[in-house]
Amino acid sequence: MTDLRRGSTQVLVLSLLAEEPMYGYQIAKELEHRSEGYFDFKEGTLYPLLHRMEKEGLVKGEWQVVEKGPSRKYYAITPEGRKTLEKSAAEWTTFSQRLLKILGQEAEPAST
Amino acid sequence: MTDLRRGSTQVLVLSLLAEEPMYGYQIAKELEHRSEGYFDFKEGTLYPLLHRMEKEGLVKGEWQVVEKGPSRKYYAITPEGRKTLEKSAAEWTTFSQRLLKILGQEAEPAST
DNA sequence: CTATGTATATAGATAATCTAGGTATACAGT
DNA sequence: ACTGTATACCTAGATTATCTATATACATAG
Repeated sequence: MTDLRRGSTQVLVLSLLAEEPMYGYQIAKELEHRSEGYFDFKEGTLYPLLHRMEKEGLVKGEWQVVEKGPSRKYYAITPEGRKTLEKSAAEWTTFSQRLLKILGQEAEPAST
Repeated sequence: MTDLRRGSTQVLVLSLLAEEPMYGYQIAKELEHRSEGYFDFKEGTLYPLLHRMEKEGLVKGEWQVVEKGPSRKYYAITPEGRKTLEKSAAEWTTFSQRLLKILGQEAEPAST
């Protein structure tokens, strides 16, 4: 399953952050919930990704102290992040369509 | 674009070989043609993949001498390859649907 | 004799992800 | 007091599909 998802992590994270700022743990839980358990982000994937995205200017992190429990680092999407999201979402859509076409999932009525 | 396609190469190759045996160069050209240039397999990807798939028993290669030009190694899909193809195609379909759902490509009518 | 197309092959680099570990707080159960 | 579970962050090292670049070899066109 790993290579299936390869490269999709970033666009998924960006799509969530486009709605509202979230912290890492929340992102993982939210994606798991929305996909009914299908997407299951590992910490070793998610946190380095968030750091990389921040370094690239796609998101901006900000620590927030919580009364009870560990502090959270909230990430907000930047204008550049939105641009990247739009572009990536379009690319993934094209890719999916191309792939499914080749795989014959187009559901053309069977000939003969 | 590299990580977009990651892992999809095998299922694409298998889907072609499910139709008829083909040789490496032919597979590359055929996929490029069917996708109108979208899929563009590199040699460094395709040949090692074919060797790996043969080692795993998904395909079986056979050299054929051609009157004019270099010999060709034709690959035929095995029963096990067909099983893998079915499973992989289903996985990719699920993945695509899940991804597009999260990305909001579902085209639900805007609320409000 | 050089370039292009056909056809296969491999060595080395790249990079996203996973595994497996770590730190720390809060709370429930024993 | 101790243990486990949930929350919340972090990173080092290994894995592996893919790409770049290079090599060999035959056929044909210029």
